[in-house]
Amino acid sequence: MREATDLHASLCQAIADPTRISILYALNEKPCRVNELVTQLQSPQATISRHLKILREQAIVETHREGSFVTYSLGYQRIIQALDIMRSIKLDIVRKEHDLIHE
Amino acid sequence: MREATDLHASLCQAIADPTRISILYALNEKPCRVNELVTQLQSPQATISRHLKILREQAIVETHREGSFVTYSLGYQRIIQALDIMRSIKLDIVRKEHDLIHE
DNA sequence: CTCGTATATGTGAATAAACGAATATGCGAA
DNA sequence: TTCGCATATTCGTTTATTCACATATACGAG
Repeated sequence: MREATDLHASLCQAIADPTRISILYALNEKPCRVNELVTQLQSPQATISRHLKILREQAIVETHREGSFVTYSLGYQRIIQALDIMRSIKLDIVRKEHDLIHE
Repeated sequence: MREATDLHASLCQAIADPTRISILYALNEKPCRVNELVTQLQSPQATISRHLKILREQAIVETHREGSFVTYSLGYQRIIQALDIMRSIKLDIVRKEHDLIHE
């Protein structure tokens, strides 16, 4: 099952970046144009576009063109569930470390 | 929230590798010694140890020493839930691509 | 202590990811 | 067509990641 696991990992890899995580959470609030993401995340437009491309290639996000605007939206809402689980785990870990230090 | 997102991403990064995904699923079946993982995943011992170190640093796995043996186990079972969600998403994506080609 | 097994790590090479800056494309308006 | 805005891509560089190989450490047996 090496092959399936590689595919699995490629999806995980695609969400393993702080900018892309922020994009996904923003899109979870509502579909956004590239511009909105740029101002919301305060990153250069080229950076946002590059990260969007990676998400597009993994088919995690969908695009919809209207004139010169491109609106991005989540292709699979449950990617947010996965991210939320990870975030809660990380929170537990950080809390545990904190408790150990202040015990 | 840049900082929190970075932590979030570091956890995602830790599971974004095929070998580490295989290790996590193996540990989900039962706690394993390094040796068992080596034979089960058919990777060099140094490789396995390296990946275990990454998982350890992120506190995703726990270790228990008995003599010269070290048994690894999952620190947070719900990491598997997150992985399962991603796997199901990837499956959907692959199926959709397949359907498009053979339509 | 010495030996053998189990596990961990250092090092260097190969590969991949990320970024900034510049440039290119796509599209509507005039 | 030309201009200007929205978005995408290329290039060169820097930084991370991964691996194989060798070596190091930790521990129990004897």
